Amino acid sequence: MASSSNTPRNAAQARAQLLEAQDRFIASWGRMGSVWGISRTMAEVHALLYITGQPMCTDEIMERLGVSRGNVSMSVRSLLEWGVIEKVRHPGDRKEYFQAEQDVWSMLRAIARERIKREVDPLLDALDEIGELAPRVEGQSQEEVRDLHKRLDEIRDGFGLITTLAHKFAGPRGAGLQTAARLLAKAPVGRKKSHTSGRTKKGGDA
Amino acid sequence: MASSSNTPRNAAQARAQLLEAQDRFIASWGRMGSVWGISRTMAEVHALLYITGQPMCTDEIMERLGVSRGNVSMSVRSLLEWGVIEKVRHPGDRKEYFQAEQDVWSMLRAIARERIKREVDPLLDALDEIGELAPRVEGQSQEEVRDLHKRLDEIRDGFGLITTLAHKFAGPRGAGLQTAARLLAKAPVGRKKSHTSGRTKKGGDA
DNA sequence: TTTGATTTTCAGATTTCATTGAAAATCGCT
DNA sequence: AGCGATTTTCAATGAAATCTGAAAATCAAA
Repeated sequence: MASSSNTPRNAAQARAQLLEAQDRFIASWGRMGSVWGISRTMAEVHALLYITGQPMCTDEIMERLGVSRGNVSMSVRSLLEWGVIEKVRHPGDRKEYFQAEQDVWSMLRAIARERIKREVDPLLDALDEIGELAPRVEGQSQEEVRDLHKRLDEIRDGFGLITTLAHKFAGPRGAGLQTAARLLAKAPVGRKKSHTSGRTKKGGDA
Repeated sequence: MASSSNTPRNAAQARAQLLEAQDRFIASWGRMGSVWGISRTMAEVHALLYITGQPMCTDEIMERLGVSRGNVSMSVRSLLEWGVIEKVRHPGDRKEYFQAEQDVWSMLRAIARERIKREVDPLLDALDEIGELAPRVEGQSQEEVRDLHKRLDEIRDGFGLITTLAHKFAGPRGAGLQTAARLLAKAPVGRKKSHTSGRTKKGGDA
């Protein structure tokens, strides 16, 4: 598909390639967003701010992404609540500018944190309530009720463990996914399969 | 909210409570499903089969959940692909029955596996493509291009690490989330915060 | 305080995704 | 092989989420 020249002849071409690459990233991140139950625009705004690294105002975002003012306003608010972007002000300029958190791990942590809050915590609460609904009976051959509780408990334990870990490592003050990942990466396990398709340099220094 | 009698007087009441509790579980799991980008019905079918533990045929599922035949058919197929339910046949009965995987960890592993396949892998592929789009230039003050690559690499490394771990621990032949969880639970980290709302027993024996 | 630029809100339009239901295909039993 | 029960498919429908745009609210500067 990408047939034409890949090496820029001049500054203008290089710039066009840069924008094109940014747009592709924005689109991918946006697609991810929808899979995650995050609105596409919200993910795109985040992608734009992250990949450019520059503070941008509402109008710039609107123009670059081609979305409405209201949409940008709501997306930006959510991102602020998630703690993955922040407001910056320019002296002598009324506009608000927004800039993305630049540390990837901190960003990933914020994402994980939000998802757990929205997905897992409510389930655990519901499981607790449900358990109280059908009291464990004493005598009787109520095998079914026993099974129900066994299964509820197992799920609760499973998700409970995951949640505890998540709070520990992905919480706002947690040790960081990075730490967790390092710990696990060293753990002795049978198989091992690299995913990179070859070209990946050497990682960062973060 | 749950004001009325909580201790069943007779078998019929006990049964009603059981069904009610099951329905609540099904509803919760279904809600989780939609947050995850899984169709509500698919999650509900799974919940029903898991919580009852019994093999059920299409008509029973339709009736219990109040959904169409086509919907059940499609949901069941996806669940089979995910590997979280299986077909069982009764001798002398043409119908197909379905039964849920009963091990929670194996179930959670399957879920994690599917999500990574659908969410993370495509992103990594896209990142690779995008990187090739804007070639790193040598001379020039192309700071922006350098930044772009730095950010792309960081994201790729982050998700790459997560993916590697996931394959290692959540893959079909992986060591299991359980193992990962145990490893992490022991890891020394500052804070610690219990999530359970009190009544949780002592964990299982799994 | 006034002013005009900037942001927020939200009812309605739009888009996206899940579900239905009936026709077509499949499949096990005799 | 033939038959009826069972499952699968998919166009049409319905429901839900998302987005727009303009009016209302906010806010910094003069």
